[in-house]
Amino acid sequence: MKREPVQVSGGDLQRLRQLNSLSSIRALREARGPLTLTELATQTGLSRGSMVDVVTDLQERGWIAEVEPAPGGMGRPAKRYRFRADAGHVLGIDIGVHKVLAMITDLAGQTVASGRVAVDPGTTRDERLEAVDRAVDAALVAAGPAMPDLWGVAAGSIGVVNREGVVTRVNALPDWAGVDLIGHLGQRLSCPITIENDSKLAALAEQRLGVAAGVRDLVYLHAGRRPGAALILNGRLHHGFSGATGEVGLMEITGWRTMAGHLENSTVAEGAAPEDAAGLVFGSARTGDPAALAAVDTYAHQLALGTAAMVLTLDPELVVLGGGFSRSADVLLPALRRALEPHCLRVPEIRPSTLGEECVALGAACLALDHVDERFFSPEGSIARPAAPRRLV
Amino acid sequence: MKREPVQVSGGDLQRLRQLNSLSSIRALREARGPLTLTELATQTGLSRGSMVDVVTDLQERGWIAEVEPAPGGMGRPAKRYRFRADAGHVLGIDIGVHKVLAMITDLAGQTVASGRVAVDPGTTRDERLEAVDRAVDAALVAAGPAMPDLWGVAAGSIGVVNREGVVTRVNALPDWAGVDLIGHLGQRLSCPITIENDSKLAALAEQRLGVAAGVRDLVYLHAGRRPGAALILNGRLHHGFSGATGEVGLMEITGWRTMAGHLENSTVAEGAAPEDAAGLVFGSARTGDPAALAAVDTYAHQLALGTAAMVLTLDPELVVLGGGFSRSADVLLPALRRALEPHCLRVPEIRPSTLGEECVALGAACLALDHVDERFFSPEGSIARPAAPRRLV
DNA sequence: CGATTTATTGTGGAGTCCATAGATATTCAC
DNA sequence: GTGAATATCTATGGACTCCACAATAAATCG
Repeated sequence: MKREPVQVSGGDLQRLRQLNSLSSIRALREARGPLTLTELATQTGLSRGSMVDVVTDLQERGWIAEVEPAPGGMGRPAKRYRFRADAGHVLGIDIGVHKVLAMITDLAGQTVASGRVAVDPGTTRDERLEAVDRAVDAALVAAGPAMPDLWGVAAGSIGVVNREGVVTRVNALPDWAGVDLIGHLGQRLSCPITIENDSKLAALAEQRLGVAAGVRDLVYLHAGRRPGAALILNGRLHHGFSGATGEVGLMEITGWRTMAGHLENSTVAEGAAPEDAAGLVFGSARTGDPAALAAVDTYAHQLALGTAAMVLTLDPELVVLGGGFSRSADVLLPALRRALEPHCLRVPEIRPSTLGEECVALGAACLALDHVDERFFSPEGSIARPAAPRRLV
Repeated sequence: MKREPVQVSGGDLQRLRQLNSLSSIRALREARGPLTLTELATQTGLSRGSMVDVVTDLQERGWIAEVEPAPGGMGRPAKRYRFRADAGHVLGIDIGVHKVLAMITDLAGQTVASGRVAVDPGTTRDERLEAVDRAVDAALVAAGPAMPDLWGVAAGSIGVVNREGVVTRVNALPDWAGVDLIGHLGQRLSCPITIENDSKLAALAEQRLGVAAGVRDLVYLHAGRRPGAALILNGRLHHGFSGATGEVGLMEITGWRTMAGHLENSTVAEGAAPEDAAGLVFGSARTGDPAALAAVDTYAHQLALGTAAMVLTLDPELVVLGGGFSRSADVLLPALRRALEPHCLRVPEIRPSTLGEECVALGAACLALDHVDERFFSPEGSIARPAAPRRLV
């Protein structure tokens, strides 16, 4: 009988020490503030004495730092330690249609530097790749020469991205399919590189840093001119067999491929450029304009069709409303909820996304951090800090 | 930043020994045949010397047994050890509309005894619960008094089952909703009890013992008069927030609630009882009857609508065609594949289920085994065999 | 029968953790 | 101020587990 591998590490005495060190790192990283030795000992289950060994070792290795003791309280004041989020950094890149955004974050996901280059739908593949390079260089320059090496890189691209990091299908950019992003980034960055679809990364960012923090099962709706979706299942990004998840909009009956027309063809938006139409309609709907409200309602009903299919399939705890139209969540979200009700057994909670236009880059950083974690906490992982130099050519 | 907990165990020296013992148990359990000490040592990464300690300990505790050395080969023949699948047993129960089946399996998922009681849709709730008791008793009697205690129990029921094991929604049996199966079984069985939806358990059985062995992402289609679906995602049964996953058939546009009519109203099945109609139609379709083929095609097209929604959402590696109609997979499966093609980016492989009518009970046993595993391999788990006596009242 | 091959058994050493006891630093009460 | 109370820090010995290496044992091959 095949079974799911329940991870069992085991090993050497040194491996045991390593596991205990990792538990301590984890405890300090997850904690709100600094922890004392006694607190650490109770959390990890180790004895105080062993905790001293572990902590001094971690301090020497640069993983944790001592903080001045807490004032007040009885007895001898205890030394306190904190996780050094600045022990390492990762790079998250959003390669979008209109911009390339490179963000360097520390191990806690805090942004320390970023670089940004504007592009547009007409930018060719090579120009776009060059824009990526410029954005990355700008972020590295902004971070300054004092920053330690990068431990990981992840980039988000539109289109379907397979497990090898190749963009296999893309509509919005004609010459983007088949681009070898790992190869391109690998020429300049000598650390592990991951590529993922941009909506998936936005979903991840919301689950880690945003409105869905800690939710284990959620559907991320990218509400925009071309709606899309991404899934977090059992707390993990669901990549799918070939990377093409959340593509329920490809079914004709959902109408997702053409539904933006309901907004753009509304009388409210007459004469406006297609990219401005939606904003106008949402704005008019906000003031109560009947035609605009009707257009929003039609859009919401269409959006609800595909959403209901996913909700009924997955029974998620939460739906996150993201994408460009989530700026108008005050209008769109109630309409979507009403439209979902007749289809669903239980309409899940719906929350508008909060991270704004940096969400894809942030999600990329989160993914890179996940991979750093996996490397560290895997049975083969070492507690030595990786030497993965960034290479500025 | 919230993160997914990467399991880190750590702990004591005895915990280290326990981890190494568990790795050894795992290695022996997963292996095809018995293993020698040297083989075990290389697989677990331990030294030979330590392996001797671990193995003698496990032998004393009854987890593993020595096998006669392999004949032939150079040098001194090595002792060989095997996992004792009979060290413990679990009970899986299928509480169906037409039958109750209780199966006792060993730790490898091999059936050692079973009991079966026929019921029908008209059976009342209390009668059905009594039938469950009789089936369980029969299985325990069949297993004989020599069998060690049960380590876990799982039962499959139709309807939506929430995390507390309560059936919250059910159509086929009018008085079944709200039944407290854990409470009922707990009166007679003093070991951990889990309740789950029957289709989900069938999916699990196929992924562990059947046609989907080892596949990590799959959609299980229950093709019958009332189609349903269950999901295995990332190697684990996807329960959902309220247990209502795979319910895409509730959307009217899929037509899943009424589609059996295409078969039952076919001229081929004129005059037959509704429960026999499908068999007749599939039989005629097999011989090439045009009316029957048309009816099957219509059914397949409807089935494909909901299936495509799930496939596009999840991008699974595999679709398993189960349920009563999977007996006619030779006719239905090609029709389903053809019907899926226009909807999907990539039509996943489709395989007919192989486990037959025992699949739900087997899946229940698999789920019980999973929970046994979780208990053993969790940081708090002990390598001592659990004393969870069955109580025959 | 001896050489070769492979497995088993035994010993010493190193690393890690725990329990315990005594030293230390701070607050609180008088 | 001084001493009691409280909590932490430091140090030591003992127990457990693993590893490396050497000596012994049991089979096959020529």
